[in-house]
Amino acid sequence: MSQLQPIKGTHDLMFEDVRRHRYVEETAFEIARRYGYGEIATPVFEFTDVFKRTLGDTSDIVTKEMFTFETKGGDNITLRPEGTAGVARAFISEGLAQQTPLKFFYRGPMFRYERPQKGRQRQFHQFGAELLGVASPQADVEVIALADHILKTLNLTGTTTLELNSLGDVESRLAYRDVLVSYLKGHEDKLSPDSRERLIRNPLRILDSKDPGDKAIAANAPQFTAHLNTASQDFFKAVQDGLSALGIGFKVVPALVRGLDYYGHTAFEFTTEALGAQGTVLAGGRYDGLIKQMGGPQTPGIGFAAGIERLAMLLPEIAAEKRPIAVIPIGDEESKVAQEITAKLRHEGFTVDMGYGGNMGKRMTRANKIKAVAAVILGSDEVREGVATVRNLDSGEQVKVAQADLARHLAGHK
RNA sequence: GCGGGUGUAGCUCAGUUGGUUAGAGCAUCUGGUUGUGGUCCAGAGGGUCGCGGGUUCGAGUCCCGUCACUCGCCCCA
Repeated sequence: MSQLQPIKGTHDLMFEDVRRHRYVEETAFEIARRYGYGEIATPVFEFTDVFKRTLGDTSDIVTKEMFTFETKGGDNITLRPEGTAGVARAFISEGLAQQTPLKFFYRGPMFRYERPQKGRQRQFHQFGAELLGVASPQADVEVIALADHILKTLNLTGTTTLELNSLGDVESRLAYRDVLVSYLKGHEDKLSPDSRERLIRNPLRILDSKDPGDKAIAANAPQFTAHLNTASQDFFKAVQDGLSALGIGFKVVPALVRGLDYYGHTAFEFTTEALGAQGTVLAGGRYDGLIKQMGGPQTPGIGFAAGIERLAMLLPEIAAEKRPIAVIPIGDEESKVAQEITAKLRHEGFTVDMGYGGNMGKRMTRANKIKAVAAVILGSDEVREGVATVRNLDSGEQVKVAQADLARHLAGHK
């Protein structure tokens, strides 16, 4: 076992892992484009303040999970723990308020200083979408439809469930919070220590506690949906009706809440049973207060983020990589011809690998290892005659083909 | 930050109640003569048993510590 190890919670991705990773990203981006989303790539680090202001001083992410450090110039910066804050900051920095509605798609690494476990790394990857400047519930429906569409395309709708809830507008949320806290205070002695702490910092979180005792108390708690004001109720209903009209199935889960402070109204999550404790695969919601809270003009927004590693783990199977053609020269003089032929075939669109040395047996072994469909063999005889021996590596059949006809002959393997 | 599990060859693992030179499969390399792989056969290389200490005549095996990985709690995607 080597002494050199990657930093805790980080991984070297290669071969199949990277392919699955990319497949998730590309698929998501491809669908997002159809919905009119354009990619935005914000920096992986920001001033620490950007996250503190958006995520709230009391959230766990800010209080204990950020990679924060000081630069040589004395700036306090943080590796982004999530993507929305950066997009919101860019929206303000670039003065984009005049151009709404705006649809952004992003992808890339995120960093959280947590204890790693299944489906949870310190450097992980997300893709996400943000729709800025639309207050109507139509936006919520479209964003959820996009998420659903992506998961459908990834063939994951069978393994995931859409959970939906409304956190209401600010008025409803504050009112409900009071009702909930006074109910929970009545049971404070029976709450878990964690939840007693949450009672002060984030009482809504107690609703989705995993502690059995908490669950029993939460089950009888006053329901959020019953405390929404009329406007919030109408909004929630419009979202539900819109989803139903599109044939998107969902489950209303009153206990579904958010850890981040800027969410209101619609909250949604696609969850799975297949990943152990880290069941959330894609989550999002509406954040109408965020831009203003950061110092920009009042701008409604809604978006989601998805964990690429988690999705990649769920992925059933992806199409095999394209099989290359192996060009195998025998001898120095032949190598020159082989190099030309290789270059030509590549420019014609073929995937071609040429051995780097060794005798013919070695090169054949390599051709086999890289799963080549065919070997193009160039010995002295072939070069003299201006032909190549093409061996089908599955059947073992060999034919001589004029070098000028190679592209046509191999066309099926493009 | 808290709890459980696991660390033996490049990979996946075996290693009996502590007992000589620590094993297997896969992978790698060589050979089975010339310009033919994948199959088959023969052989080879590769391990300070995570690290440090302790118990013992003797430790991969028992004890303590430490580090790493892993699963769960917390939190989240």
